[in-house]
Amino acid sequence: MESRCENCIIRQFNSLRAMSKEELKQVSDSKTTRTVKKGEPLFEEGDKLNGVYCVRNGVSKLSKLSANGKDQIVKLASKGEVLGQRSVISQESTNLSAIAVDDMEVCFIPKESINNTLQKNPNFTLEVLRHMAHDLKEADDVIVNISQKTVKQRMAEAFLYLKNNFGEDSEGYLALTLSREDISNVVGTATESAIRIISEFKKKGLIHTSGKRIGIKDERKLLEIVEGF
Amino acid sequence: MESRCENCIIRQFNSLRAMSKEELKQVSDSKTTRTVKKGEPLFEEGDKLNGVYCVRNGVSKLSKLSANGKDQIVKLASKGEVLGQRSVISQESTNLSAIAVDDMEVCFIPKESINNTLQKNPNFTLEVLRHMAHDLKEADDVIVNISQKTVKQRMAEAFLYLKNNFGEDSEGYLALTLSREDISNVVGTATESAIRIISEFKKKGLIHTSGKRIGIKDERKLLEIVEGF
DNA sequence: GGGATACTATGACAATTGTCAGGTTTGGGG
DNA sequence: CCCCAAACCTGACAATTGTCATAGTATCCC
Repeated sequence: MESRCENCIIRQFNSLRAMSKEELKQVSDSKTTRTVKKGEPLFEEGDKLNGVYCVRNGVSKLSKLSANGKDQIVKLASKGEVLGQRSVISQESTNLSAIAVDDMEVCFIPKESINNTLQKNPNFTLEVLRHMAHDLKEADDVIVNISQKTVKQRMAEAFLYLKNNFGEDSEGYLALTLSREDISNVVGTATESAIRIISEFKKKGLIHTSGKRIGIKDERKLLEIVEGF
Repeated sequence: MESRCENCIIRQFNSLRAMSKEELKQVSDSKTTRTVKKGEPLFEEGDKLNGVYCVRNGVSKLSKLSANGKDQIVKLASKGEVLGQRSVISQESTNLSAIAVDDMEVCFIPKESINNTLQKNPNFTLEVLRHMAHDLKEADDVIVNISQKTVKQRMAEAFLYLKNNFGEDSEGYLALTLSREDISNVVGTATESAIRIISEFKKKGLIHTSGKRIGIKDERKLLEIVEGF
Protein backbone atom coordinates (compact mmCIF):
# COMPACT_ATOMS: atom_id res chain seq x y z
CA MET A 1 0.00 0.00 0.00
CA GLU A 2 1.55 3.21 -1.25
CA SER A 3 1.19 6.32 0.85
CA ARG A 4 -0.59 9.21 -0.80
CA CYS A 5 0.93 12.64 -1.38
CA GLU A 6 -2.26 14.21 -0.08
CA ASN A 7 -1.43 12.84 3.36
CA CYS A 8 2.30 13.29 3.22
CA ILE A 9 3.65 15.55 5.93
CA ILE A 10 6.82 16.20 3.96
CA ARG A 11 4.78 18.23 1.54
CA GLN A 12 4.31 20.94 4.12
CA PHE A 13 7.96 21.86 3.76
CA ASN A 14 8.12 22.41 0.04
CA SER A 15 6.36 24.00 -2.87
CA LEU A 16 4.00 21.07 -3.33
CA ARG A 17 1.80 22.56 -0.63
CA ALA A 18 0.62 25.13 -3.15
CA MET A 19 -0.94 22.44 -5.34
CA SER A 20 -4.67 21.96 -5.51
CA LYS A 21 -6.32 18.72 -4.42
CA GLU A 22 -6.74 17.51 -7.98
CA GLU A 23 -3.16 18.37 -8.92
CA LEU A 24 -1.87 16.51 -5.89
CA LYS A 25 -3.98 13.54 -6.81
CA GLN A 26 -2.41 13.47 -10.25
CA VAL A 27 1.07 13.70 -8.73
CA SER A 28 0.30 10.96 -6.28
CA ASP A 29 -0.96 8.67 -9.02
CA SER A 30 2.10 9.17 -11.18
CA LYS A 31 4.81 9.16 -8.54
CA THR A 32 7.04 6.24 -7.69
CA THR A 33 8.90 5.66 -4.43
CA ARG A 34 12.50 4.56 -4.40
CA THR A 35 15.15 3.81 -1.84
CA VAL A 36 18.73 4.86 -2.47
CA LYS A 37 21.60 3.38 -0.50
CA LYS A 38 24.37 5.46 0.98
CA GLY A 39 26.87 6.37 -1.73
CA GLU A 40 24.51 5.68 -4.62
CA PRO A 41 23.52 8.48 -7.02
CA LEU A 42 20.01 9.83 -7.47
CA PHE A 43 21.24 11.39 -10.66
CA GLU A 44 24.53 12.59 -12.09
CA GLU A 45 25.88 15.73 -13.71
CA GLY A 46 24.79 15.85 -17.32
CA ASP A 47 21.77 13.57 -16.90
CA LYS A 48 18.51 14.62 -18.45
CA LEU A 49 15.96 14.42 -15.70
CA ASN A 50 12.47 13.17 -16.41
CA GLY A 51 11.15 14.45 -13.15
CA VAL A 52 12.00 15.70 -9.71
CA TYR A 53 12.86 13.90 -6.50
CA CYS A 54 11.14 14.70 -3.23
CA VAL A 55 13.23 13.64 -0.25
CA ARG A 56 11.28 11.69 2.40
CA ASN A 57 14.26 10.52 4.41
CA GLY A 58 18.03 10.75 4.46
CA VAL A 59 20.40 13.36 3.08
CA SER A 60 21.80 13.95 -0.38
CA LYS A 61 24.83 15.94 -1.41
CA LEU A 62 24.56 18.07 -4.53
CA SER A 63 27.95 18.42 -6.11
CA LYS A 64 29.74 19.44 -9.27
CA LEU A 65 32.94 17.97 -10.59
CA SER A 66 35.69 20.45 -11.39
CA ALA A 67 38.34 20.17 -14.08
CA ASN A 68 41.01 18.98 -11.63
CA GLY A 69 38.88 16.00 -10.60
CA LYS A 70 37.62 17.29 -7.26
CA ASP A 71 33.99 17.58 -6.28
CA GLN A 72 32.57 20.75 -4.87
CA ILE A 73 29.49 20.20 -2.71
CA VAL A 74 27.11 23.05 -3.38
CA LYS A 75 24.25 22.04 -1.07
CA LEU A 76 23.12 19.34 1.33
CA ALA A 77 19.46 18.46 0.90
CA SER A 78 17.33 16.63 3.43
CA LYS A 79 13.73 15.78 4.28
CA GLY A 80 11.22 17.87 2.39
CA GLU A 81 13.52 19.26 -0.25
CA VAL A 82 12.82 18.82 -3.93
CA LEU A 83 15.77 18.00 -6.18
CA GLY A 84 16.07 18.45 -9.91
CA GLN A 85 13.60 21.32 -10.19
CA ARG A 86 16.02 23.57 -11.98
CA SER A 87 16.77 21.04 -14.65
CA VAL A 88 13.09 20.27 -15.26
CA ILE A 89 12.17 23.94 -15.38
CA SER A 90 14.88 25.02 -17.78
CA GLN A 91 14.63 21.78 -19.74
CA GLU A 92 18.37 21.35 -19.73
CA SER A 93 20.46 18.49 -18.44
CA THR A 94 21.35 18.93 -14.81
CA ASN A 95 24.56 20.66 -13.78
CA LEU A 96 24.85 18.83 -10.47
CA SER A 97 25.15 15.28 -9.21
CA ALA A 98 22.98 14.13 -6.32
CA ILE A 99 24.50 11.37 -4.23
CA ALA A 100 23.07 9.82 -1.07
CA VAL A 101 25.06 10.57 2.08
CA ASP A 102 22.67 8.42 4.12
CA ASP A 103 20.30 5.70 3.11
CA MET A 104 17.47 7.61 1.49
CA GLU A 105 13.83 7.27 0.65
CA VAL A 106 12.65 9.51 -2.17
CA CYS A 107 9.58 9.99 -4.32
CA PHE A 108 10.08 10.46 -8.03
CA ILE A 109 7.55 12.78 -9.65
CA PRO A 110 7.47 12.75 -13.47
CA LYS A 111 8.04 16.12 -15.04
CA GLU A 112 4.69 16.10 -16.81
CA SER A 113 2.83 16.56 -13.53
CA ILE A 114 5.13 19.38 -12.59
CA ASN A 115 5.12 21.19 -15.92
CA ASN A 116 1.40 20.86 -16.18
CA THR A 117 0.88 22.52 -12.84
CA LEU A 118 3.53 25.15 -13.53
CA GLN A 119 1.54 26.31 -16.54
CA LYS A 120 -1.84 26.32 -14.88
CA ASN A 121 -1.42 27.22 -11.24
CA PRO A 122 0.29 30.57 -10.66
CA ASN A 123 0.36 30.02 -6.92
CA PHE A 124 2.42 26.89 -7.36
CA THR A 125 4.76 28.58 -9.81
CA LEU A 126 5.17 31.50 -7.45
CA GLU A 127 5.90 29.16 -4.59
CA VAL A 128 8.60 27.38 -6.62
CA LEU A 129 9.94 30.79 -7.60
CA ARG A 130 10.19 31.83 -3.96
CA HIS A 131 12.14 28.70 -3.13
CA MET A 132 14.50 29.29 -5.99
CA ALA A 133 14.98 32.91 -4.97
CA HIS A 134 15.98 31.63 -1.57
CA ASP A 135 18.44 29.13 -3.04
CA LEU A 136 19.98 31.85 -5.18
CA LYS A 137 20.46 34.06 -2.15
CA GLU A 138 22.17 31.21 -0.33
CA ALA A 139 24.39 30.59 -3.34
CA ASP A 140 25.50 34.23 -3.27
CA ASP A 141 26.41 33.83 0.38
CA VAL A 142 28.45 30.74 -0.41
CA ILE A 143 30.34 32.64 -3.11
CA VAL A 144 31.27 35.44 -0.74
CA ASN A 145 32.23 33.01 2.01
CA ILE A 146 34.48 30.93 -0.16
CA SER A 147 36.23 33.86 -1.71
CA GLN A 148 36.66 36.03 1.38
CA LYS A 149 37.10 33.67 4.30
CA THR A 150 40.06 31.49 5.19
CA VAL A 151 39.81 27.72 5.22
CA LYS A 152 39.78 27.78 9.02
CA GLN A 153 36.86 30.18 9.12
CA ARG A 154 34.93 28.11 6.61
CA MET A 155 35.59 24.91 8.54
CA ALA A 156 34.24 26.47 11.73
CA GLU A 157 31.23 27.71 9.80
CA ALA A 158 30.62 24.27 8.31
CA PHE A 159 30.43 22.65 11.75
CA LEU A 160 27.97 25.26 12.99
CA TYR A 161 25.96 24.81 9.81
CA LEU A 162 25.81 21.07 10.33
CA LYS A 163 24.67 21.51 13.90
CA ASN A 164 22.01 24.07 13.05
CA ASN A 165 20.60 22.23 10.07
CA PHE A 166 20.89 18.58 11.03
CA GLY A 167 21.15 18.69 14.82
CA GLU A 168 22.99 16.44 17.24
CA ASP A 169 22.46 12.87 18.33
CA SER A 170 21.86 11.74 21.89
CA GLU A 171 25.58 11.55 22.59
CA GLY A 172 26.23 15.11 21.48
CA TYR A 173 27.75 14.33 18.09
CA LEU A 174 26.61 15.97 14.88
CA ALA A 175 23.66 13.96 13.61
CA LEU A 176 24.92 14.08 10.04
CA THR A 177 28.24 12.26 9.78
CA LEU A 178 30.24 13.21 6.74
CA SER A 179 33.55 11.72 5.68
CA ARG A 180 36.56 14.00 5.95
CA GLU A 181 36.61 14.12 2.18
CA ASP A 182 32.99 15.27 2.03
CA ILE A 183 33.72 17.94 4.61
CA SER A 184 36.64 19.18 2.54
CA ASN A 185 34.39 19.25 -0.51
CA VAL A 186 31.78 21.33 1.29
CA VAL A 187 34.43 23.77 2.48
CA GLY A 188 36.32 23.75 -0.80
CA THR A 189 39.77 22.71 0.35
CA ALA A 190 42.16 19.75 0.25
CA THR A 191 41.23 16.76 2.41
CA GLU A 192 44.55 17.01 4.26
CA SER A 193 43.91 20.64 5.14
CA ALA A 194 40.47 19.75 6.48
CA ILE A 195 41.92 16.97 8.63
CA ARG A 196 44.65 19.23 9.93
CA ILE A 197 42.16 21.85 11.00
CA ILE A 198 39.98 19.22 12.67
CA SER A 199 43.05 18.17 14.68
CA GLU A 200 43.76 21.76 15.58
CA PHE A 201 40.19 22.44 16.69
CA LYS A 202 40.30 19.26 18.74
CA LYS A 203 43.53 20.31 20.45
CA LYS A 204 42.02 23.69 21.27
CA GLY A 205 38.95 22.05 22.78
CA LEU A 206 36.49 23.42 20.24
CA ILE A 207 35.28 20.03 19.08
CA HIS A 208 35.67 16.38 20.06
CA THR A 209 35.69 13.34 17.84
CA SER A 210 35.06 9.63 17.96
CA GLY A 211 35.96 7.80 14.81
CA LYS A 212 34.57 9.92 12.02
CA ARG A 213 31.92 11.44 14.25
CA ILE A 214 32.40 15.02 15.33
CA GLY A 215 30.83 16.85 18.24
CA ILE A 216 30.81 20.57 19.01
CA LYS A 217 32.24 21.54 22.37
CA ASP A 218 32.66 25.31 22.27
CA GLU A 219 30.15 26.93 19.97
CA ARG A 220 31.01 30.46 21.03
CA LYS A 221 34.68 30.11 20.15
CA LEU A 222 33.79 28.56 16.81
CA LEU A 223 31.60 31.56 16.10
CA GLU A 224 34.47 33.88 16.97
CA ILE A 225 36.65 32.07 14.48
CA VAL A 226 34.02 32.47 11.78
CA GLU A 227 33.85 36.20 12.48
CA GLY A 228 37.64 36.42 12.28
CA PHE A 229 38.71 36.29 15.96
CA MET B 1 7.77 62.40 -24.23
CA GLU B 2 8.34 59.16 -22.39
CA SER B 3 8.97 56.02 -24.39
CA ARG B 4 6.48 53.20 -23.90
CA CYS B 5 7.37 49.72 -22.68
CA GLU B 6 5.20 48.26 -25.41
CA ASN B 7 7.68 49.56 -27.95
CA CYS B 8 10.84 48.96 -25.97
CA ILE B 9 13.27 46.61 -27.66
CA ILE B 10 15.02 45.86 -24.39
CA ARG B 11 11.96 43.94 -23.33
CA GLN B 12 12.74 41.20 -25.83
CA PHE B 13 15.69 40.15 -23.72
CA ASN B 14 13.93 39.63 -20.42
CA SER B 15 10.88 38.15 -18.77
CA LEU B 16 8.73 41.18 -19.53
CA ARG B 17 8.14 39.73 -22.98
CA ALA B 18 5.76 37.25 -21.41
CA MET B 19 3.42 40.02 -20.29
CA SER B 20 0.13 40.65 -21.99
CA LYS B 21 -0.61 43.95 -23.71
CA GLU B 22 -2.71 45.23 -20.83
CA GLU B 23 -0.12 44.23 -18.25
CA LEU B 24 2.58 46.02 -20.19
CA LYS B 25 0.41 49.07 -20.43
CA GLN B 26 0.06 49.11 -16.66
CA VAL B 27 3.81 48.73 -16.24
CA SER B 28 4.47 51.49 -18.71
CA ASP B 29 2.09 53.84 -16.94
CA SER B 30 3.65 53.23 -13.55
CA LYS B 31 7.31 53.11 -14.48
CA THR B 32 9.79 55.94 -14.07
CA THR B 33 13.04 56.39 -15.96
CA ARG B 34 16.21 57.34 -14.17
CA THR B 35 19.82 57.95 -15.06
CA VAL B 36 22.55 56.78 -12.75
CA LYS B 37 26.08 58.11 -12.98
CA LYS B 38 29.15 55.91 -12.90
CA GLY B 39 29.89 54.93 -9.33
CA GLU B 40 26.44 55.73 -7.99
CA PRO B 41 24.27 53.01 -6.46
CA LEU B 42 20.97 51.80 -7.82
CA PHE B 43 20.36 50.23 -4.45
CA GLU B 44 22.46 48.91 -1.60
CA GLU B 45 22.67 45.74 0.46
CA GLY B 46 19.93 45.72 3.05
CA ASP B 47 17.61 48.12 1.20
CA LYS B 48 13.97 47.22 0.90
CA LEU B 49 13.14 47.49 -2.76
CA ASN B 50 9.83 48.87 -3.88
CA GLY B 51 10.28 47.62 -7.37
CA VAL B 52 12.68 46.30 -9.95
CA TYR B 53 15.11 48.02 -12.29
CA CYS B 54 15.22 47.25 -15.98
CA VAL B 55 18.57 48.18 -17.51
CA ARG B 56 18.29 50.17 -20.76
CA ASN B 57 21.92 51.19 -20.99
CA GLY B 58 25.19 50.81 -19.15
CA VAL B 59 26.45 48.14 -16.80
CA SER B 60 25.90 47.53 -13.10
CA LYS B 61 27.94 45.42 -10.72
CA LEU B 62 26.04 43.35 -8.18
CA SER B 63 28.17 42.89 -5.12
CA LYS B 64 28.09 41.84 -1.51
CA LEU B 65 30.25 43.18 1.28
CA SER B 66 32.13 40.60 3.33
CA ALA B 67 33.07 40.82 6.99
CA ASN B 68 36.64 41.89 6.19
CA GLY B 69 35.45 44.91 4.28
CA LYS B 70 35.98 43.66 0.74
CA ASP B 71 33.33 43.48 -1.93
CA GLN B 72 32.68 40.36 -3.90
CA ILE B 73 31.12 41.01 -7.29
CA VAL B 74 28.61 38.27 -7.95
CA LYS B 75 27.34 39.36 -11.35
CA LEU B 76 27.68 42.07 -13.98
CA ALA B 77 24.33 43.10 -15.43
CA SER B 78 23.84 45.00 -18.66
CA LYS B 79 21.18 45.98 -21.17
CA GLY B 80 17.98 44.02 -20.82
CA GLU B 81 18.59 42.56 -17.40
CA VAL B 82 16.16 43.07 -14.58
CA LEU B 83 17.61 43.78 -11.14
CA GLY B 84 16.00 43.37 -7.76
CA GLN B 85 13.62 40.62 -8.80
CA ARG B 86 14.72 38.29 -6.06
CA SER B 87 14.14 40.82 -3.34
CA VAL B 88 10.68 41.74 -4.63
CA ILE B 89 9.67 38.12 -5.03
CA SER B 90 10.77 36.95 -1.62
CA GLN B 91 9.68 40.21 -0.01
CA GLU B 92 12.95 40.50 1.86
CA SER B 93 15.51 43.26 1.82
CA THR B 94 18.09 42.74 -0.89
CA ASN B 95 21.31 40.87 -0.20
CA LEU B 96 23.29 42.64 -2.90
CA SER B 97 24.31 46.16 -3.80
CA ALA B 98 23.93 47.38 -7.38
CA ILE B 99 26.41 50.05 -8.40
CA ALA B 100 26.81 51.61 -11.82
CA VAL B 101 30.07 50.75 -13.58
CA ASP B 102 29.12 52.96 -16.51
CA ASP B 103 26.69 55.79 -16.80
CA MET B 104 23.35 54.01 -16.83
CA GLU B 105 19.79 54.51 -17.90
CA VAL B 106 17.27 52.35 -16.09
CA CYS B 107 13.51 52.02 -15.76
CA PHE B 108 12.08 51.58 -12.31
CA ILE B 109 8.98 49.40 -12.19
CA PRO B 110 7.00 49.48 -8.93
CA LYS B 111 6.57 46.09 -7.31
CA GLU B 112 2.79 46.27 -7.47
CA SER B 113 2.81 45.85 -11.22
CA ILE B 114 5.17 42.92 -10.92
CA ASN B 115 3.41 41.16 -8.06
CA ASN B 116 0.08 41.62 -9.71
CA THR B 117 1.25 39.95 -12.88
CA LEU B 118 3.09 37.22 -10.98
CA GLN B 119 -0.18 36.19 -9.39
CA LYS B 120 -2.27 36.27 -12.50
CA ASN B 121 -0.11 35.33 -15.46
CA PRO B 122 1.52 31.90 -15.13
CA ASN B 123 3.47 32.44 -18.34
CA PHE B 124 5.17 35.47 -16.88
CA THR B 125 5.89 33.71 -13.61
CA LEU B 126 7.30 30.76 -15.47
CA GLU B 127 9.47 33.04 -17.55
CA VAL B 128 10.86 34.72 -14.43
CA LEU B 129 11.39 31.28 -12.95
CA ARG B 130 13.41 30.19 -15.98
CA HIS B 131 15.63 33.22 -15.69
CA MET B 132 16.20 32.58 -12.03
CA ALA B 133 16.98 28.93 -12.71
CA HIS B 134 19.61 30.13 -15.14
CA ASP B 135 21.11 32.54 -12.62
CA LEU B 136 21.25 29.79 -10.02
CA LYS B 137 23.10 27.51 -12.42
CA GLU B 138 25.59 30.28 -13.11
CA ALA B 139 26.04 30.85 -9.39
CA ASP B 140 26.88 27.16 -8.95
CA ASP B 141 29.51 27.49 -11.63
CA VAL B 142 31.02 30.49 -9.90
CA ILE B 143 31.23 28.55 -6.64
CA VAL B 144 33.10 25.70 -8.26
CA ASN B 145 35.40 28.05 -10.14
CA ILE B 146 36.36 30.07 -7.11
CA SER B 147 36.98 27.09 -4.91
CA GLN B 148 38.80 24.88 -7.40
CA LYS B 149 40.74 27.19 -9.67
CA THR B 150 43.81 29.25 -8.95
CA VAL B 151 43.72 33.04 -9.07
CA LYS B 152 45.64 32.95 -12.35
CA GLN B 153 43.06 30.64 -13.92
CA ARG B 154 40.21 32.82 -12.72
CA MET B 155 41.87 35.97 -14.03
CA ALA B 156 42.24 34.43 -17.46
CA GLU B 157 38.64 33.31 -17.32
CA ALA B 158 37.48 36.79 -16.30
CA PHE B 159 39.10 38.38 -19.36
CA LEU B 160 37.51 35.86 -21.68
CA TYR B 161 34.18 36.39 -19.94
CA LEU B 162 34.45 40.15 -20.42
CA LYS B 163 35.24 39.71 -24.09
CA ASN B 164 32.43 37.25 -24.72
CA ASN B 165 29.79 39.17 -22.81
CA PHE B 166 30.64 42.80 -23.47
CA GLY B 167 32.76 42.64 -26.62
CA GLU B 168 35.64 44.81 -27.78
CA ASP B 169 35.86 48.40 -28.95
CA SER B 170 37.16 49.52 -32.32
CA GLU B 171 40.75 49.57 -31.05
CA GLY B 172 40.65 46.00 -29.80
CA TYR B 173 40.25 46.74 -26.11
CA LEU B 174 37.61 45.18 -23.91
CA ALA B 175 34.50 47.31 -24.27
CA LEU B 176 33.79 47.16 -20.53
CA THR B 177 36.60 48.86 -18.65
CA LEU B 178 36.76 47.86 -15.00
CA SER B 179 39.14 49.24 -12.42
CA ARG B 180 41.81 46.84 -11.17
CA GLU B 181 39.95 46.76 -7.91
CA ASP B 182 36.71 45.75 -9.59
CA ILE B 183 38.54 43.04 -11.49
CA SER B 184 39.97 41.71 -8.25
CA ASN B 185 36.49 41.76 -6.74
CA VAL B 186 35.07 39.75 -9.61
CA VAL B 187 37.86 37.23 -9.35
CA GLY B 188 37.85 37.18 -5.56
CA THR B 189 41.46 38.09 -4.82
CA ALA B 190 43.56 40.98 -3.51
CA THR B 191 43.95 43.98 -5.81
CA GLU B 192 47.73 43.62 -5.75
CA SER B 193 47.50 40.00 -6.86
CA ALA B 194 45.23 40.98 -9.73
CA ILE B 195 47.65 43.69 -10.84
CA ARG B 196 50.59 41.33 -10.61
CA ILE B 197 48.87 38.79 -12.82
CA ILE B 198 47.92 41.47 -15.32
CA SER B 199 51.61 42.41 -15.51
CA GLU B 200 52.57 38.77 -15.96
CA PHE B 201 50.00 38.22 -18.73
CA LYS B 202 51.26 41.37 -20.41
CA LYS B 203 54.86 40.17 -20.27
CA LYS B 204 53.86 36.85 -21.78
CA GLY B 205 52.02 38.59 -24.60
CA LEU B 206 48.56 37.32 -23.67
CA ILE B 207 47.07 40.78 -23.23
CA HIS B 208 48.02 44.40 -23.84
CA THR B 209 47.02 47.46 -21.87
CA SER B 210 46.68 51.18 -22.26
CA GLY B 211 45.94 53.01 -19.05
CA LYS B 212 43.27 50.97 -17.37
CA ARG B 213 42.04 49.53 -20.64
CA ILE B 214 42.89 45.91 -21.38
CA GLY B 215 42.91 44.10 -24.70
CA ILE B 216 43.15 40.40 -25.41
CA LYS B 217 46.04 39.33 -27.60
CA ASP B 218 46.23 35.55 -27.36
CA GLU B 219 42.84 34.04 -26.64
CA ARG B 220 44.00 30.47 -27.16
CA LYS B 221 46.74 30.69 -24.55
CA LEU B 222 44.35 32.31 -22.10
CA LEU B 223 41.99 29.41 -22.62
CA GLU B 224 44.83 26.98 -21.97
CA ILE B 225 45.53 28.71 -18.69
CA VAL B 226 41.88 28.44 -17.68
CA GLU B 227 41.95 24.71 -18.43
CA GLY B 228 45.11 24.36 -16.35
CA PHE B 229 47.89 24.42 -19.01
C1' DG C 1 47.63 74.35 -15.15
C1' DG C 2 48.44 72.64 -10.77
C1' DG C 3 47.63 70.25 -6.88
C1' DA C 4 45.02 66.82 -4.38
C1' DT C 5 43.27 62.38 -4.73
C1' DA C 6 42.51 58.09 -6.36
C1' DC C 7 44.28 54.41 -9.00
C1' DT C 8 48.11 51.52 -10.73
C1' DA C 9 52.36 49.19 -10.06
C1' DT C 10 56.25 46.61 -7.80
C1' DG C 11 59.15 44.66 -4.13
C1' DA C 12 59.75 42.17 0.12
C1' DC C 13 57.99 39.26 3.21
C1' DA C 14 54.97 36.16 5.86
C1' DA C 15 51.00 33.35 6.20
C1' DT C 16 48.10 30.14 4.20
C1' DT C 17 47.24 26.32 1.66
C1' DG C 18 48.16 22.39 -1.45
C1' DT C 19 51.02 18.37 -2.64
C1' DC C 20 53.54 14.34 -1.86
C1' DA C 21 54.85 10.69 0.86
C1' DG C 22 54.58 8.10 4.24
C1' DG C 23 52.24 5.93 8.36
C1' DT C 24 48.00 4.39 11.41
C1' DT C 25 43.35 3.33 12.34
C1' DT C 26 38.79 1.74 11.20
C1' DG C 27 35.19 -0.97 9.63
C1' DG C 28 32.90 -4.23 6.75
C1' DG C 29 32.96 -8.83 4.38
C1' DG C 30 34.43 -13.45 4.28
C1' DC D 1 37.65 -12.97 14.23
C1' DC D 2 40.75 -11.57 11.02
C1' DC D 3 42.10 -9.41 6.95
C1' DC D 4 42.19 -5.86 3.60
C1' DA D 5 40.76 -1.85 1.58
C1' DA D 6 39.39 2.46 2.58
C1' DA D 7 39.57 6.15 5.40
C1' DC D 8 42.16 8.90 8.54
C1' DC D 9 46.23 11.33 10.11
C1' DT D 10 50.92 13.68 10.18
C1' DG D 11 55.25 15.68 8.52
C1' DA D 12 57.99 18.13 5.25
C1' DC D 13 58.11 21.01 1.69
C1' DA D 14 56.88 24.13 -2.10
C1' DA D 15 53.73 27.06 -4.33
C1' DT D 16 50.30 30.38 -4.01
C1' DT D 17 48.43 34.24 -2.21
C1' DG D 18 47.74 38.18 0.94
C1' DT D 19 49.77 42.16 3.39
C1' DC D 20 52.47 46.15 3.97
C1' DA D 21 55.23 49.68 2.28
C1' DT D 22 56.36 52.72 -1.22
C1' DA D 23 56.55 54.92 -5.55
C1' DG D 24 54.82 56.20 -10.02
C1' DT D 25 50.75 57.67 -12.86
C1' DA D 26 46.28 59.23 -14.20
C1' DT D 27 42.33 62.07 -13.34
C1' DC D 28 39.36 65.34 -11.51
C1' DC D 29 38.24 69.73 -9.81
C1' DC D 30 39.13 74.42 -8.90
